[in-house]
Parts: sequence; structure tokens; C-alpha cells
Amino acid sequence: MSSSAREAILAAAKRTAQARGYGGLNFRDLADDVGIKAASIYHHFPSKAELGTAVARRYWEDTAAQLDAMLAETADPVRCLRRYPEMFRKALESNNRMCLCSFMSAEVDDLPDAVKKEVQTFADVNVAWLSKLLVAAGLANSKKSQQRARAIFAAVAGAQLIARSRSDISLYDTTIDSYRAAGLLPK
Amino acid sequence: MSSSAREAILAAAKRTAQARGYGGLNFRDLADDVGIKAASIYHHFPSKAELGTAVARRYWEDTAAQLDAMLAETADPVRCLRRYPEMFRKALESNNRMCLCSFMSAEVDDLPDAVKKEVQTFADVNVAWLSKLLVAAGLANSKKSQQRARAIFAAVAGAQLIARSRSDISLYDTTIDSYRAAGLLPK
DNA sequence: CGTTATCTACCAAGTGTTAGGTAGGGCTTG
DNA sequence: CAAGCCCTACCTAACACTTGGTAGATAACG
Repeated sequence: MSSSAREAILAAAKRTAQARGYGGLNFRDLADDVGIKAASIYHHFPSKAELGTAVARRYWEDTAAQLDAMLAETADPVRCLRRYPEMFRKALESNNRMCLCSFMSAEVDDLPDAVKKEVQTFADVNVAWLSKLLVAAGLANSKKSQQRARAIFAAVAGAQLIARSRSDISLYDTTIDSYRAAGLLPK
Repeated sequence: MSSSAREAILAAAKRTAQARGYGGLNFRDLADDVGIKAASIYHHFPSKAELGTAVARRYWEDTAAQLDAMLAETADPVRCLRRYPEMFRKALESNNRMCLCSFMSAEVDDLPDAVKKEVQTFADVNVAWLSKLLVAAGLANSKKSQQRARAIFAAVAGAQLIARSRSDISLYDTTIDSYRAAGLLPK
């Protein structure tokens, strides 16, 4: 398939960026991962900035699709909201990785503008999805739902970061439990 | 004073690491900041790893002192807990910087072990302080207080990260408000 | 043949780090 | 007190290596 190299590069870059960030991405290691030479990557992406942009865009697209799939699977909005933290848990399960966009949020000062834009879109996608479900669940009126959604998003991202720093996924689980106990997430 | 260069290096390195992380720290730019040459830094710190360790250690020591000062100033535990988010707000106020240890938590995979240890101590310091106040405020029994404290710490760090990604401090404030509304932080 | 995908080989810039030197202040000792 | 000495704090210059990126040749293949 002609685009399989491109896809392999995107997948490998995503994996690396989830562990080492945008700054930790480099063409030699990436090429080794994929099984080609560094210069060959330029046949698929004209620069690191454009590769990063493509990776971040693909990341929120995939996330949006997974969220939609979750909603299709668990129609009840309260139960679906309860499942939201599963998303961020998966990254930790995958070798203690974290959300690519959380990492890149830390790196904003060194990010090309196009990459930054995609990172922000990731947040928008999550907040919009959470907001929609909060309204559907009757847990927030449409005025406050966005703010409340952002709080959930931020809190879950924070829990992931803290758990990652100790490579301890149980820290993530207990923190999410505390969010539920406090009423930030539905019980 | 003989140690003023050392202090100047530590202060400049802290500022940079709060904006670009450990990976974004480099001896040339750091030396320029301080007004000396890169090689001169080695007179005060034997390696980047040891500089990073000293910076991170100083960071949690300063934070611990600030938290103690806050407690001395605001003896009432509930009111003191309410003020906790001020700590993380200050970093955002300082040119959209973030908590050095949140940034380094993302970078764990590329951190020397000694640096990682100091980063974890920063979390311990915050959780211990919050835990103590939660107990004093009667908001958690001593069994659950640590877990609850970690949830607050993680949520506040997450709020800071999200606000930073958009360089919008009002996003931080509204997210903290939502934490209070939800009952994660006292009202 | 021409397009697509990959290669080898290279470059300039930037990285942490080392070697070796210099200016000056304070110490000891004749 | 002066001479010698060492230590602190800084310097210039270079090292080995990594980085993103480019030029041009070479396959593979319809």
C-alpha cells in the first residue's frame, strides 16, 4: 500500500511524542522505529513542524472517533460520562505514556503555531463532548456546562500527569475515584 | 558575595525550566541570561543533571516555605485550603509559566534519576500539606485525606496546564471555581 | 519512461562537556 | 612586610555528538 509508510511514521511519531513530547521527537530514531532512513521521512512530510501538525491532528481525530464510539456503545449519558477517564487511562496502560496534547501543552513555548492550533483543538473536542453529555445528563445547564466540562478535562489530565510521574496507574484510579467522591464526576 | 553567581544560575534555570522544561534548558542560553560564559557554569554545578537536581530541590523547598508562610498568615484551615490555588496561579502570572515539576513530570522518561526524585518530592510536599489541612478542617478523615489531597493537587496542576496552553489565566480561574462548585475544593 | 519511494552523503547549527589558561584576593612563610 | 602560593571564578577554544534539513543517485514498478 502506498500510504502505509506514511501511516507507520504517524503511528511511531505518536507513540514517541506521548513519551517524550514534541522536543523528544527526532527523525533518526523515528526512522529507525519505522525501518527506513531519516531522509526518507521527508518524502512524506516536508518538515518536523508539518509532521507534528499531522500527528496532533490525527490524535484529536482519533480521540473524537473513540469518544463517539463510546457514546454509541453507552448511550446513557451518566454512564458514558463515568467512562470518560478510560480514555486517559489507556495511555498510562501503554507503557506509562500520556496524552500527547497534555505533553505538548507544556511545550507550547517551543511549538510551531500550526501544532499549537491542533493541540488546542484536542482540548476543544474533549470539552465539547463532555459539555454535550453534561447537558444530556441534566448535570449542568447549557450555560455552565462548558466550564464544568473544562474542569473535568483538566482534572483528568492532571491525574494522568501525576500518575505518570510515579509510573503508578493505581494513583490514577484512586484520584479519579476521589473526583467522583467529591462530585466532580458522576458516581 | 561568593555564592551570588550560583544563586543567579539557579534562579535563571528555574525560570527557563518553568517555560521550556528540563530538555529546554541549555548551558549557553542559561549563561547568557546570567551574564557569564557556558563553561563557567561548571564551576558551580558539575553537570546538567546536578544543576537540574539542585533547581528541582530548591523549587520544592521554596514551595514548602511558601505553603508554611500561607498557613502562618491564614490560620483557619478552610480559608487556607481555599487559597492553595494562588500558588499555581503565580506561575501563570509570571509570563504564562507553569509548575516546574508538572513540566518535568511530563519529561520523566528523559530525566536523570536524581531529578526525578526531587520532582516526586515536590508532589509529596504538596500532598502532605493539603492532607494536613484537610484533616485540620475536618473535611476528610486521616485515612482518606491523602487520596483527597492528591486529587486536589492533580486537579490544580491540570487546570494550570490547560490555562497555559491557551495563555489565558481566566481559564485557570474559572476551572478552579468549578472545582469549588463541585466540592473538590472548599467554597 | 516517469513517478514514487527510498537511499547515501553531507551540511550548519546546537548540544553537553573538557582542557587549559588567566586575573585577582587571601593565605602562609621567610 | 614582601614573596610565594593556592584557590576561586571566570575565560577561550575545542571536542564529540545530535539535530533538522538538503542534494543527488538509485531502485521499484506500472
